Amino acid sequence: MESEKILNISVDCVVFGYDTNTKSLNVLLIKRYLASKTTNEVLVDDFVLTGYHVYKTETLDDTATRVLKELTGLTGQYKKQFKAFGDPDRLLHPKDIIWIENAEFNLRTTTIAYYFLLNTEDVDLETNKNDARWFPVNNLPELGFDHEQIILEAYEDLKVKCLSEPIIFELLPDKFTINEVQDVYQSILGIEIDNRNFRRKLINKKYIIALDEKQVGVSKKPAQLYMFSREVYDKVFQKNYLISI
Amino acid sequence: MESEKILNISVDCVVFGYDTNTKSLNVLLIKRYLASKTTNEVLVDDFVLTGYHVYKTETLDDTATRVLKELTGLTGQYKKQFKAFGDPDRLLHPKDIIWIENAEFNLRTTTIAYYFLLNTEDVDLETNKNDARWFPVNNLPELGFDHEQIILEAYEDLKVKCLSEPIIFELLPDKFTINEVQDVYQSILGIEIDNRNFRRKLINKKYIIALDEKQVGVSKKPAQLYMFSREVYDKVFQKNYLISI
DNA sequence: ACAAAAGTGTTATCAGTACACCCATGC
DNA sequence: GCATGGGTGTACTGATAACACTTTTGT
Repeated sequence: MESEKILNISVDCVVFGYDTNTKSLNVLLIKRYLASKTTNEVLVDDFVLTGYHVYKTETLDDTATRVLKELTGLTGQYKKQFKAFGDPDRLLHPKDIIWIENAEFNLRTTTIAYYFLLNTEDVDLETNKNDARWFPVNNLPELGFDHEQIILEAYEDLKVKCLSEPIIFELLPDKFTINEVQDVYQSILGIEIDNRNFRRKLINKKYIIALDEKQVGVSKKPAQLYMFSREVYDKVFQKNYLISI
Repeated sequence: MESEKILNISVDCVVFGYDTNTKSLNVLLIKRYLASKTTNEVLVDDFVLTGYHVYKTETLDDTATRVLKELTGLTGQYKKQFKAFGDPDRLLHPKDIIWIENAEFNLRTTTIAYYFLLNTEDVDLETNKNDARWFPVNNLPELGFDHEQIILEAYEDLKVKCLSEPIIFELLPDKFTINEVQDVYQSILGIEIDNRNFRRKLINKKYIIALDEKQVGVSKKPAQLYMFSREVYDKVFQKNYLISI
């Protein structure tokens, strides 16, 4: 039995997926297409974030988790509520109004935006019914509603947060190489990092654990694999109160 | 003419005020009191944050600004939307249900929480109609709804943010001494800071500008006054991409 | 003259930065 | 044997941290 929807509150999810091969930070988007039944004119043809109404009996976090699960089948991924968007005109572009005519939600809907972090390989888009596709965050297609703004603000939050919290590992497979970590930082932040300094820094962390394994199936020298230990991190981590203004 | 309210969406404001004299970070709270008309039994007697419904024609930021203005008369203070709270049971404690019976809002209301930063001297509580009072954030009274949680999460956000953004000055008068800045940091973070190191660090910042003024009316050596220049800060500031995980 | 807080310098340590070449592997 | 990316060491520089006494003012 389905709980009742709250018609003016939704959750939208910015699903960030890092592609280890192309070294690209991507966003998962859904196709939005509508043509006139009479003239065949294309009325709406763009992409949107995945989202849904909040049900009356669930928390906002529950909604986000549910939306991600329906889209990707995944649960337990890193998730962060980062901002609410509630401008009165956020859904009032002409094509959005046309689109909403066919949907049962309010023109004045406030959305609570979340972002998720995962690796693109965790998601199987073939079996996906929603026509979802990955787009590089630096090369987004035309987007509906205010979703471009939502994505950009999520990206800003991610850039800041990845400097002070160990969330970078959420974007990689469980076993990764040091250079892969460096690549993720470089992609996200758009900077170049010195490999020797980065290696030293990372390998010295107690929560970056060298495994008894190397890469397999690569046509070059196979790299050492590491894992991130959340447990050790929580134990070792201590706040520093460095004021850097 | 008043715009229509959205009955299930509100904005709640955590108004942080720093008291330079007591060196205490305070929160502005409103008395909530209700006694039974028949038995005189006290039904509700606690404090809550100030908040209000979002009007259909305003943005969430507008609502927050309006709420602060009605409470304090102030505009243009530092404001930050930091989280949405929407648990289905967030207003369902027995005393909250009693309270809501007399108000026209939904039992399933989602609130967008903001915090404001100012100096307690900016606010005149005498002329205030709401029976508002300052409470130290480390010594809060009994609170209604989920407002204790909201305050604590705002405080956490503030603690993190004051380390990397120059928002500390929002809590002080326009002209301040170096030791006052140190006191604010110590109050907020609950730490001790070495005065000599702190002075040197702050005075070396180009956007901390020494004025041709000293304190007046103090019964001790009057201290040099400084101001913070947002303009210089914006010009001088450059992102650093220091990864500190 | 006394109380109270303002203001001041030096040294040691640590972390970050810059920089170029050899090595191991798969093909 | 060669192409590819993996992996390594050192010296410099700048920021932070630890630490105690003198100065200025008002009363």
